[in-house]
Amino acid sequence: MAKPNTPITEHLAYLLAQANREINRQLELRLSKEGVPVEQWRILKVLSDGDGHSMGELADAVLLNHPTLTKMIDRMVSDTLVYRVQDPNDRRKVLMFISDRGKVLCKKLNSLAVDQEEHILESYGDKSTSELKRLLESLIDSSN
Amino acid sequence: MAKPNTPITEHLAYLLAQANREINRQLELRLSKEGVPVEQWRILKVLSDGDGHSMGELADAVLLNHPTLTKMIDRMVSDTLVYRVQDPNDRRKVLMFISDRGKVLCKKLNSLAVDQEEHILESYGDKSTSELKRLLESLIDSSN
DNA sequence: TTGAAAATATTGAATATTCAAGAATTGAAG
DNA sequence: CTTCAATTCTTGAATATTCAATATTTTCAA
Repeated sequence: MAKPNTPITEHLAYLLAQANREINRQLELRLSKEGVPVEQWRILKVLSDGDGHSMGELADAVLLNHPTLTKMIDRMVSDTLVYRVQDPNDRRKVLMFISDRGKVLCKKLNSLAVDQEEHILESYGDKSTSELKRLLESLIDSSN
Repeated sequence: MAKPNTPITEHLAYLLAQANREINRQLELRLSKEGVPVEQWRILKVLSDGDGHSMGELADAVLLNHPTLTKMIDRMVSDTLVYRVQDPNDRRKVLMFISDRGKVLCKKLNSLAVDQEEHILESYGDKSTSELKRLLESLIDSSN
């Protein structure tokens, strides 16, 4: 008897990796118009509520581990997109804030990202998109 | 008027990245029992049809770019999990084959991966899982 | 048939990420 | 209080990835 054994393309882990890679590639392409990597857009977006966010909080939110985030923030500080402030209530922490320049950039990036979402809506459909989002959220929930 | 502006957690690109990260982390954890990174499992799995696959073909299938794949294959050749053969029909190409040792390892890895899929089925549900897979496949299709 | 362009894989240098260790601060138990 | 463990962030070394350039082979048009 031949052994079929699930092909890799049927594994959820693989499908997620493939879809993520493709969508991310498209987004990267748009954001590259402003010369900004996807992770930096995420950082700006999280900080654009104007509140201070600690490095740990940020790392979780933008899906980077701590040392990688530290080094990326170093670059963004050099570019004056964000700045550090020591947390007065807990001096182990560093609070990150977005600068005015960061806000301006973030707006441009947002519209590039919205372009992409619209493009997806068109080719993939309104209904599929919201259903996919719902299922992804619930998968993430069930994994915690 | 306050500016709501979609939070990052509602973007499809972000949800995909988050879900992928989480599922991948879990799979990584299982496969680490055999000390093998997820990409190597994918490579072994693709090669386990016994046919020869060129580097380009492989790179596409396992979602790695060429130079990264070349270097990973170097390691796997050292570990005698796979081997290179020059393609007799097109000598620009290198055909990759899985070794007997690779096959044995691949089987162990498969069952670790199946464990994970079962775990997902339990916590996330049969129906959600297959629906999610369907939607991901169709998203990937619509992106080409 | 020849020569230029395309396809395939690898290499080396530049860059980025990760792991493990360190420094500073806080919390909390004795 | 004091001391020891836990938390938070950063650093430096080790590792991995990527970009650009190279070598080889094939394709195909002139």
